[in-house]
Amino acid sequence: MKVDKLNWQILELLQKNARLSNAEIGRKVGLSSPAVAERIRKMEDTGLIKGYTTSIDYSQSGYQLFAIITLRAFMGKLKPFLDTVKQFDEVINCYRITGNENIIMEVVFTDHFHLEEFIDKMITYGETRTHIVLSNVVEDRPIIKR
Amino acid sequence: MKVDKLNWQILELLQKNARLSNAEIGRKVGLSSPAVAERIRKMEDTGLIKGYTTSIDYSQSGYQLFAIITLRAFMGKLKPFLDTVKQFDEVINCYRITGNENIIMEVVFTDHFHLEEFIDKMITYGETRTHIVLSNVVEDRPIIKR
DNA sequence: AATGAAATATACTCCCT
DNA sequence: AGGGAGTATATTTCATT
Repeated sequence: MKVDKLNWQILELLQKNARLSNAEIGRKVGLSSPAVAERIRKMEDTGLIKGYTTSIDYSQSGYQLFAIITLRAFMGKLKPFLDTVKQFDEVINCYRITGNENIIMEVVFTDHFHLEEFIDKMITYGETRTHIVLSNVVEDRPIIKR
Repeated sequence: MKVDKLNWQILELLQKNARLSNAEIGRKVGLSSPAVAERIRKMEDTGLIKGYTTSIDYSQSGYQLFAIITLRAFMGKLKPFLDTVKQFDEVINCYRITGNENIIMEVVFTDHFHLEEFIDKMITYGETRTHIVLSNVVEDRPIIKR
């Protein structure tokens, strides 16, 4: 599956603003809107485009704390963790990783009581390390052609 | 700035699919499309909605490696790093964090040569730790009301 | 794989409540 | 803050190249 130049242009525009109309995209890349629609549909079908999301300001939505939490699972506890992590609403992203820790998560909290509560829940699964996010230096940078 | 129930419904829909039309959102939450448009406009204006992005399958777009890299900056090297990190196309997200490390980054690479090249560039700024992402257990979970 | 045209659907603006 | 009407624009489908 290779991505041609036009699709890269479309992807770049969509990454910067997913709510652009097909017609507007077409104007910028030099295609008619049905052509844009067709190309986007195909990229959705192959899974190259996974979805369209909206980024929300955590603090304005009542989540004052944003943290990166690593987990080093206890013997036999990784599987149970993986099976239940989807149920924790606070976890925005969760990756399995190589290295000393097995898991890294991006998690939102209303306050430090909420954070404490979450860490307590993690104790059954393994050893955690919590990093409070102070600021977002680079945020959702669009992927470009390489 | 408080978010009422209708706006939470709209936000939830938009987080799941940013390309939903206002009319479609209106049907689901019981509002007319101008009312939806107006509410969305206000949430954009206050910054609660930060933007609309498209998630792309990294491997299909030619980036076979996805890594989480932490940086523990050398004395006096954090500032120079923060000033230049925006120029590295590979860095999708970069956070300043508390703890032993100062920085945590999500980075995409075409292959392990590309990764090596990046780590070499980081050496001037500090000590890095690289975690290859094996899988994405939870991905871009929508924020919900708490 | 893209265009142009026709039909349908949506968005936008304005006024009214 | 939301509804409704009218206009402009967008999307979708299809025939054509």
